[in-house]
Amino acid sequence: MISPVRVRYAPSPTGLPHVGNIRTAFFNWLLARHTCGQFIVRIEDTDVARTVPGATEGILEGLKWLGIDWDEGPNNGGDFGPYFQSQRLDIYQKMAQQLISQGQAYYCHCSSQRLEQMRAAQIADKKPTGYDRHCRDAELDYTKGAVIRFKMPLDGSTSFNDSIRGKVTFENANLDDFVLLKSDGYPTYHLANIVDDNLMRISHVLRAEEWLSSTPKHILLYAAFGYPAPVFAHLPIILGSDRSKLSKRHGAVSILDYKEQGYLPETMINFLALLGWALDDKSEIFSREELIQNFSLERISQTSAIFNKEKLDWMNGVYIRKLPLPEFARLSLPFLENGLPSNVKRPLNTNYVEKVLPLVQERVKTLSETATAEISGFFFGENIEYDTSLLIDKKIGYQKTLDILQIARAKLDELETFEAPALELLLRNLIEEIGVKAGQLFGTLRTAVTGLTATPPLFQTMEVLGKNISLRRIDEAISKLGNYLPTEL
RNA sequence: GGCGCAUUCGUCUAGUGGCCUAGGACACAUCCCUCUCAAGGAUGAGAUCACGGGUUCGAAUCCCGUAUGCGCUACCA
Repeated sequence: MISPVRVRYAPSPTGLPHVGNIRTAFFNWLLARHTCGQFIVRIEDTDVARTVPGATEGILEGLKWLGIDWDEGPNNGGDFGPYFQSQRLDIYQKMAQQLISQGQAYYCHCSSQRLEQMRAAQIADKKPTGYDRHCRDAELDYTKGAVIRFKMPLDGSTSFNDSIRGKVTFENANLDDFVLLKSDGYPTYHLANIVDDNLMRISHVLRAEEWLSSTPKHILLYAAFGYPAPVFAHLPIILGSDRSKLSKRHGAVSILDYKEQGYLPETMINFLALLGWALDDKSEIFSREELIQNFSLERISQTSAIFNKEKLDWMNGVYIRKLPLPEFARLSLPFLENGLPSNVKRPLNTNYVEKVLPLVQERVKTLSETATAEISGFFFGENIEYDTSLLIDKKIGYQKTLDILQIARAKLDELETFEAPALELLLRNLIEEIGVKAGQLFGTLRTAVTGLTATPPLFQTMEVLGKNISLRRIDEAISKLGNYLPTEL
């Protein structure tokens, strides 16, 4: 076991809680829990224009849903909330000033038009883009609209040892004098991130691979401030099915979408953990505790992973089947309330729901599926609709189907205890008597009673439906058959 | 264009010089179970380990090159 780490999740509130982003949060959290360290959430709301209202709430909701809790933060009325960089602007401004007085940063008066022209010219000349250091040695004072830029070393190289990728080196000459403090007084990511990681004594920075290229800037900033640099680990990116970065056009991308679609949090953390991390050559299903116990930086992979929805569905099925019935019922109820057709009587009878659910539990991959017509519609709807021809077994034909349905109906009517074992005994005896195969009678009864050809086992289904509804539906089937004018007889 | 990272079945991956004629999982196929479906069980198909050179008695594993993919290249994060 390694010594306790202090890690953070630092999202910017610019949109939905993206699964890739949440995976980063989860890896940080796992490392903290594995080492008995601390996990901090810091909202990096330094881009005023891109901040979207409600985004922070969505991110926090996603974390809570997955059981990712944080260990500290400013007091927020009893509860501690995450840190917000927008509330710490004075700190960043002071630190940027410090760099200026140290001669490691400078005011830049270049207008955005000039920068655009410069960039356009560089692209036209097929030269590397980057700030041309126009203001670097001018020793300009602050004026309205100025930014503060970092004075990059002009030569030499910067290396660091990434925990996942090993030694990575960049030539300083390829790095430009990036902005530290924007003209609106807000810091850029680079400044705020380094200042806060140091102030919050972050020991390990686990972030997405897209940050790898800017890490030398951060290393140099740490050095300029005289801060010790943390350990860096750049996580592989999660891709969509076409190998591009996972985005909305690949389907659900927000962790909350998965919640709404009826995926379990246990599934999501297990699945996300396996996107870029593996314990060995056989383990697939991990509980939260097992993940905490076994997680390690060494076993994170270097290659980006494609988000495989089929495997997610399979895994969610595994977790749904593991659920104790009361728990499955509690979780399914809201999906049934929302998903069943509007003509189904509300509120649902929980007693009845608990009888239906055991029959659907091993057949669904998501909780929302429990409310679909194919899975449970016939248990809840008053009327079922189906094509009359589905009742007729091809082998025995129209007339005989009608006959056996009528015989079965009469026998079932006599049955006192309408329960699965009794139903099975009665119907199995019946097929002996009339000399048809099990599948023939049961198949016809199945469509009569459910309107479907694929359902949970017939006897249990009839027991749950009850004698009244079962017989009424068989009667309806008989009359449908009576009115049926087969095209070929 | 420049810089960086990566490259094992369709997908997620195991593999850190000999246990690899490359293992597991999802998906797929066949069979078993069986009243249908699902679940479960069994079996199978599927990867010349991106390609080309080295190093070595021996390489998926080490080195070099090429190709391809991805990322960064903003007063975004």
